[in-house]
Amino acid sequence: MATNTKDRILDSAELLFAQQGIASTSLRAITDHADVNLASVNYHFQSKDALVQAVLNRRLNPINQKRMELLHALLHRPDGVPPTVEEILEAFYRPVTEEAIKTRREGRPIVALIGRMYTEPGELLASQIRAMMSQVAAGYLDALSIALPGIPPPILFWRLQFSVGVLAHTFGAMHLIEGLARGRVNVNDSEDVLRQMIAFAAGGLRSPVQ
Amino acid sequence: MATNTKDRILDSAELLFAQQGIASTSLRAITDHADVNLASVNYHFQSKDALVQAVLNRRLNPINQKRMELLHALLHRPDGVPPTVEEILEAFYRPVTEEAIKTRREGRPIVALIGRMYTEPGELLASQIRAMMSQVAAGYLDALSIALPGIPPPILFWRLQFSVGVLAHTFGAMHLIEGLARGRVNVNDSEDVLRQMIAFAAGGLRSPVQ
DNA sequence: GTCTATAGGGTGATAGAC
DNA sequence: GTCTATCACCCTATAGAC
Repeated sequence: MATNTKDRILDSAELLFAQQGIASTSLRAITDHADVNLASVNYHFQSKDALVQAVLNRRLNPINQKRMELLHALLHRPDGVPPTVEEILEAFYRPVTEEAIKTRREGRPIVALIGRMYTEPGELLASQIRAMMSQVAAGYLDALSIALPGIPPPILFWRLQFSVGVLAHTFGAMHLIEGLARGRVNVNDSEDVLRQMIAFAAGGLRSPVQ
Repeated sequence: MATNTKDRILDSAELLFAQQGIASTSLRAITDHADVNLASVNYHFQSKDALVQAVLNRRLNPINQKRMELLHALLHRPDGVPPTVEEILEAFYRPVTEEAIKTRREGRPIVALIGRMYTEPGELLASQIRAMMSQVAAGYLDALSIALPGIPPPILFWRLQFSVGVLAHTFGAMHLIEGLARGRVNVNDSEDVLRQMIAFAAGGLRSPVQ
């Protein structure tokens, strides 16, 4: 556990948001779990909304930065070879998947929060997600249009959104998928999950346009 | 608007759950919107949890029944021709998509609730979804294993979940997708959305297994 | 920076009259 | 079946002492 109050609040908020959802997690539950005073949340952050924003930024900004770095590296290789669809998808999926492994190892299953954020209601949240994702989405759309010159842009736009859906649902509904699997697959084998997601989305992106 | 109290409560609850989420919709907001008395919610239903369950059952049971009918018709055609992957996907996607069109025409954009339910937190909700979906998932998994004999069962299981993710994200994050699209696609053209989802998921399901 | 105390309001659920 | 009134509790946010 972190030693300073601000980080303790962020850690506890993140965990409880992931377990119970944002709306049904009270500031009291957060400060109790973090073992800090209730008023400290309003001192370090100004409101619950601002706390939500800080929790998401802390986790997603590094992920999105990593995504952009990986994409840039793919597009500017010394040998000039253009990236494959699979390589682009891996650059998009891997940073989240690695965060999932790392946080689960630390006993902090926060992936559900990342998977759920696209669909959590609330206009403030939606505009924040839009702001964080629009640049990333534009970059990946450009890269995919190079790797898949035969797919018309509007169709490629849809298929990128569907690829995001594959990721969001896999992490957001992991507990449900685990229940339906009845041991047929190991949802904790993150490298396998990553491989399955990439193969599926690559097939979807390449699907013939009728 | 319905004339009897019970249906008025269900209608209002469904709409507000879709707009604001389940946790942040109070019984008072529901009864105010439905223009009925607060106590009537505890008379007709016993608790907020039971109301949530009733709202989801009313909308999802017909959808899942239709899915099973369509699947059964595909598997028992007079000519005995086995269904294609696209036909199986259409049987799964179309009942939800048609409900989306119908309810939007009635000014009741409740698709977001259907798209979101897989990832809304809460053990009670999760067990209900699992109960409703396990039979449907099993039926579609069987059908897909006939249409795609070359795909090993565990991989097919993952790919069915990814296909659910495509649907759930498209409807659950439609407002976000619309914002990112900036006019490049028309999210209200439901037949086009359906066609795009089917083409993507079919490509994903057929993707080569390495 | 951190605490206590509290303002001011919302919450689900129920008892009991009609 | 429908109402009013109310219980017992939870909520976010802040004022003001230390």
